[in-house]
Amino acid sequence: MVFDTVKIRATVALVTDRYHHGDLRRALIDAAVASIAESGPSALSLRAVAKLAGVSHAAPAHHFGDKAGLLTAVAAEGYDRFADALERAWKATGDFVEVGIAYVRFAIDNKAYFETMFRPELLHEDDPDLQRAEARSNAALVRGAGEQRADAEFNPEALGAWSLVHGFAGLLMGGNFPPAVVADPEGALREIAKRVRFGKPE
Amino acid sequence: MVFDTVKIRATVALVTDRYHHGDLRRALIDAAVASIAESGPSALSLRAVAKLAGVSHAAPAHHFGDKAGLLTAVAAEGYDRFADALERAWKATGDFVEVGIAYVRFAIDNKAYFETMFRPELLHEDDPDLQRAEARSNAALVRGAGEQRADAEFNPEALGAWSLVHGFAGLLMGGNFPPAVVADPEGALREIAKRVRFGKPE
DNA sequence: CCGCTAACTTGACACTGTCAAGACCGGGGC
DNA sequence: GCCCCGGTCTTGACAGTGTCAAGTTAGCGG
Repeated sequence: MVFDTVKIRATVALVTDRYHHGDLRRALIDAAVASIAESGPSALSLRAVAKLAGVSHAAPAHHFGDKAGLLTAVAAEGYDRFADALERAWKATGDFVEVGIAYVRFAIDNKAYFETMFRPELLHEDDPDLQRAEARSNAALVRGAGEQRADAEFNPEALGAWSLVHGFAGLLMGGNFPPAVVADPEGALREIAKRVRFGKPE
Repeated sequence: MVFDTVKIRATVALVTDRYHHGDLRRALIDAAVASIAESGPSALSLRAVAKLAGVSHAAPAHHFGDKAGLLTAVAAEGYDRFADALERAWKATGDFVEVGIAYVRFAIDNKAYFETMFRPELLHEDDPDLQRAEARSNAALVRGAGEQRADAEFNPEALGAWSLVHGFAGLLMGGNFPPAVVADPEGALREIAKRVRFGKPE
């Protein structure tokens, strides 16, 4: 265990008098994220998470119902942070490429969240919190991608840009790219952006 | 269990006199693929695979060493079939877009293989068979993507095209696309391809 | 026909998620 | 100020998992 158990338990201690054991929900999510960062979402163990947070082995299941429930909570929080990051990039620069950069930057900096978000078979996809957060990040994405009306059923340019950026992030994190790209992903993506043009067929 | 147990056991029966129980390795991989197609690679159970193939619970581990070993065998076979599909598309049409279409078509038609291939945390990445098959599919990909020299360390156009097509496949299978795209993914991708141009910055 | 070496089985172990039942404790009504 | 109620968490149990060591079986070369 390389986790910072002390730190995670500290977040509990901070609010320890709110009820029985403080904001356990928060502590469990933090522990889960730490664990996912180490060995991926599919290897997550509820009992390990419980030990990390210093509670009994069944506490996580009680709070989230399920292992999938805990992962769903992580994913929902991930989508929220993701939406924040995209909106921030769009507001700061107004540049569509910068939103793409923010996309892969988020994937790199928040590996645990990102890996959990795009693994539907591990989640409760019907969870309202998850759906709300997902919708928020989708909205932020199309706003940044197209500045066209967001209600477009099928916008090829936006879908293409989204695919490109999402695929880039996925391949990068999967270790499928050459070392030069891994060393400076942001630079590589800018290079690609310079070489790609979207628009009506000639 | 919705699997076609009879059929899978039949593949065993076909070669049943080769040694103890026929080509068990083959039967186990088939069973694994069937199981993965149902519930994803992370939910794979060695014992379920064994039951499907009609052997004892420890037989899979004996053949593949590990759960990761079995998944690695599946991934390696997947990469080989993938390389075949890409090469076939390239030879048949010589069209770079058609290779992209073949890419996502493979993802759709061979969901189980595709999902396993791009989950490094579940595999033995140092396996020589896996690496060979992976290299083969990479070669097929750059040959189709750029027709430039394949030794290029970092080819922005090819990387961009790869990212786009890979991201499209991933988002499609993750259920992140609108219904119109899900209904006709091939058409959607062609639409995108018409709107995207790669080349030197103007 | 005999033994040797592989392929496979058996049995055990520690670990997992999930569930029912109980223990604990803080806050609201008397 | 006391008590009881309800939610928070724990305890104990269960079936299922991957993995390993030891045993059994069967085919092949002598």
